[in-house]
Amino acid sequence: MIPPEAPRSDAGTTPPAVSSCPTQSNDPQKWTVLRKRADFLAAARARRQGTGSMLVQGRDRRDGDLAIRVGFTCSKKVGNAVARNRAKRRLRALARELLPAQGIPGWDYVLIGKAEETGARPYDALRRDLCYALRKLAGGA
RNA sequence: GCGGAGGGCCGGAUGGCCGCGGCACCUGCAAGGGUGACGAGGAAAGUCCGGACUCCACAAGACAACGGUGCCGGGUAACGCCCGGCUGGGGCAACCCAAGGGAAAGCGCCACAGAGAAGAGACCGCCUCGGAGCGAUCCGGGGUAAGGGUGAAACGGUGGGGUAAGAGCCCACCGCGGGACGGGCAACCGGACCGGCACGGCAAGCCCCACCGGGAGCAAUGCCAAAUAGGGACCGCGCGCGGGGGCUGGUCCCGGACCCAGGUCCGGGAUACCGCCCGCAGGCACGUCUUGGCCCGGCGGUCCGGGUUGGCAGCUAGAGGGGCGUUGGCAACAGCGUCCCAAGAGGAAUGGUCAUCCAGCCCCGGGUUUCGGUCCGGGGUGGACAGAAUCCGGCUUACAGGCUCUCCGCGCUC
Repeated sequence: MIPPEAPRSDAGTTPPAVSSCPTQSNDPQKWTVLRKRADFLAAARARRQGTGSMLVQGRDRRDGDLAIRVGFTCSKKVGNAVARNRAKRRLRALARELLPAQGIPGWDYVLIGKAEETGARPYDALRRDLCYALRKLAGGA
């Protein structure tokens, strides 16, 4: 639940992230996982942004709660259970890394995996994709 | 060394950085925080069998129907599984394969080809008699089923005798049928002797026989909370009398708008009835001289409609698994002793990422060579099938590559 603390990204073995994609966050608000079907349906009716490796849906809840919530979905198009689980786990890792800093407080996000790409694309590229999608969603709001 | 048969096992490793899940302990009023060990597979898969466990149904058992199983014996909680054996078939062999009960209970079917396909049959033939013709040969009657031909299958096979030609017509052996007796728990095996041959195949077409099976499933099932909502309609019992009033109620009437329906809403009007107000009567407890206070309408049943989501339990220690020893058994397996191991998620944890290495594969250079390889150096690529979902026992299917044991055949060497 704690975001990666220091700007450690340029030190050690982790390759530097893209410059427009900061991973640290100054105001650590909590983020939780979506579990209710209704939340998923609500997000699906809201704004969306596709990228090469994923589809991102975002919704301003307008309920006064500043928590960021996020859900993950991979349909059978992504592959068998092993492939779907792997895609979800990569999305989850991405969300943990980027959402606290890049997401808008009070919003719900749903990350949807794509066949082939989500499981196979290099992690850096995934990171860029999510940043791009979040920027577009925020810009349109 | 080459080729083959049957098992067993593994199915990437190590280390940074960042995470997740329930559990235990510590800490905190709490929210939370900290520490610790643990946390996917041989198939977790397909959901094909067998159970455990729940709920429903029935309660003696059974019949019928439907479904399943099907050589014999054993193992097991049980099985369609496993082990051992038998029979038939394949292979030089190790070994493999088989829905492998009943075809003299009955029905049905046996395509094509063929003359004939179940008490069948004569196409080409073979033999004989009669007739015609100089003759080759032809025509007609009869006998026959050895040979040819068809077929998955042609009513025994081979040899000999026999005959006009033939034929179990006769004989020997084989096959087939019956079978005293012997062996085996049994499937089955052996078989003296008898029979001159009768009884084709398909039961994975129906069927018969024996045995087994009540149905549905963890989205089972139980509890809690929230919401519809303190919803609507109808029935029964009960509802004391008189008066007043038309008020934000009910009811009724008129007009309008809406609802899946029950019905709802808005405007206007009416006031017999109900609520309301007043008086009297009645009841209750207190109080008690009068008087004052409170209650005065609900209770029971049937039906309709709406809602149909959260949370907790079930939920992981049980016919548990594994190692070693031991006893019984050919074995499957069972008993005993001892030690070790044992995930519990719930939009679903068990990971994300980076580096180094190891198999494997490919390429380049060099050495060697019996031209199949092999050794050294360098580079690239790179990890099969697949994710617990109530839990066990099986089966089936998928699977890169690798390790290992036993056995068989051939070749070589001593």
